[in-house]
Amino acid sequence: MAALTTRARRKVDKQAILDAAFELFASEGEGGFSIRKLAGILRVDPMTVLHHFRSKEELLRAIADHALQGVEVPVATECWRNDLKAVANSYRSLAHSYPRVFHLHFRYHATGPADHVSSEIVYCAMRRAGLPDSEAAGLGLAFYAFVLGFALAEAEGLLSPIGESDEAELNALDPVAYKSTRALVPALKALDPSQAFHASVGAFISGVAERAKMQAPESRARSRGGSATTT
Amino acid sequence: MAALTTRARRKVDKQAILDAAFELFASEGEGGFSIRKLAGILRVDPMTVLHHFRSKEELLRAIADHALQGVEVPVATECWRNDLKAVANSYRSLAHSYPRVFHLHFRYHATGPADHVSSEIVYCAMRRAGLPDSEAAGLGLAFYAFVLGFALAEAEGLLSPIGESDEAELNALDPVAYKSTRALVPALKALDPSQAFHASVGAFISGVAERAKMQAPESRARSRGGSATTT
DNA sequence: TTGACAGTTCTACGGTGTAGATTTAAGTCT
DNA sequence: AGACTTAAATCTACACCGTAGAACTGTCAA
Repeated sequence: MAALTTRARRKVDKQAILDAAFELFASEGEGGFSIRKLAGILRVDPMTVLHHFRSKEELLRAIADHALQGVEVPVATECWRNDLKAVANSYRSLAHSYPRVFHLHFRYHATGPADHVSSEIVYCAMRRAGLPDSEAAGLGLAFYAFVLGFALAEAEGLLSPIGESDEAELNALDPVAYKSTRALVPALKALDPSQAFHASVGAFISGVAERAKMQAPESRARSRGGSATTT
Repeated sequence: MAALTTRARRKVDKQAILDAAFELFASEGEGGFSIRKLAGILRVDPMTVLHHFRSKEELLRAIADHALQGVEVPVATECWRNDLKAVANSYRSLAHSYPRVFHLHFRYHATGPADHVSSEIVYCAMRRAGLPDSEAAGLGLAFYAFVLGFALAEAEGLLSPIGESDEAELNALDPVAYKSTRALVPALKALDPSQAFHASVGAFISGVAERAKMQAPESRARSRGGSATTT
């Protein structure tokens, strides 16, 4: 008689859960994501999910990692500038693909196999640019932070062209105190995030090159042990 | 008769709620923050909080704005490079003050009075650098995104020097495929985020200057609209 | 058949945000 | 003073959440 109350048992493997979880999270965002909802989609008891992932947090980490799988890993070329641009583009396109997932990479320090490949390219580029090791590490990470930050800002809608109401607000500002802001209103309306991205990545890169040049005016690679001449 | 069950009524004004909410959020982080907990601290019914703030989201927005109040607004000087550095430093120090609150500025597009001041400085600097208006807007926002991204990464602990276990992990990588990564392990152990920040902000700025120079090789101010000689 | 066992489900608990009705306290006006 | 108004604080209730622990079910080995 128990048969009446027991539902048909469904089997799911970890991967199927993760796939469904990722899809739900990517489409509904964090607010619309819950274990119970996910279980409902999979037609499974909520506790089944927690049998495969010890906690919700672990599941979210897996979602973040899953997104990283999708990043097309760039390959090193002979031009370190292009290598940096390639890494930058690959992370930005990741953010474009899954804008609602992207912020998880900040919360959990999402790192995966692809990440090591990318950071190797970045570090290698910094050294090829001529930076001493002591700076290559910091500037490499800063480059990362820049790219991720830009991508996140874009994903969260902070870099969209301003709309009618924003325009009105800016035009209500004091014309002399906010002279430049008001002068740029047309440019802000026509803002092209891609253009801004490429321009700023380019600026960062050329700034790195310049810094490397100043670091070692004539001899370009004398010590490589890690010792830095001028810090 | 009813007096037995009714507790002493406590009055709270909006500001007191916000202050307590901010303190709780700043110290416990988002996970440890709830309306009910906040109400418990204030010795008040949870619904009282919601009488002053229509929803939890509105309260979180207020918390984000409250943090922005604390940013010391930089003032424009005669050197646009230093102005940019000042803005960068002020946001980074904000992230340092309230690392657990900082990410809210991305989720809600936190903007306040201080924000307009800062962005005016940034936009003005970009124009003084010699960029055309069409680029000043994008690069200004990109500069913002860079600074905020770096600050967020730092606040979330992504830029801390690596520890023992990370070191072991990196040293387990293939020595030829990950040559640069492994070479930088010592530098990553001794990483100084502040130094990385200043170096990368400097790089960005000099990249912007260079870009502006290439943009207008000889004539520096021909368009009339905003007249951006050197202001 | 029996047993073991991994995977699924059930039940229950303490937590969450908040809608709606209710009570209270402080004014304000006769 | 008493009556009326009204904003603020509270009570009650609901639907949802993550998850601990016990119970169940199907599968394979002995």
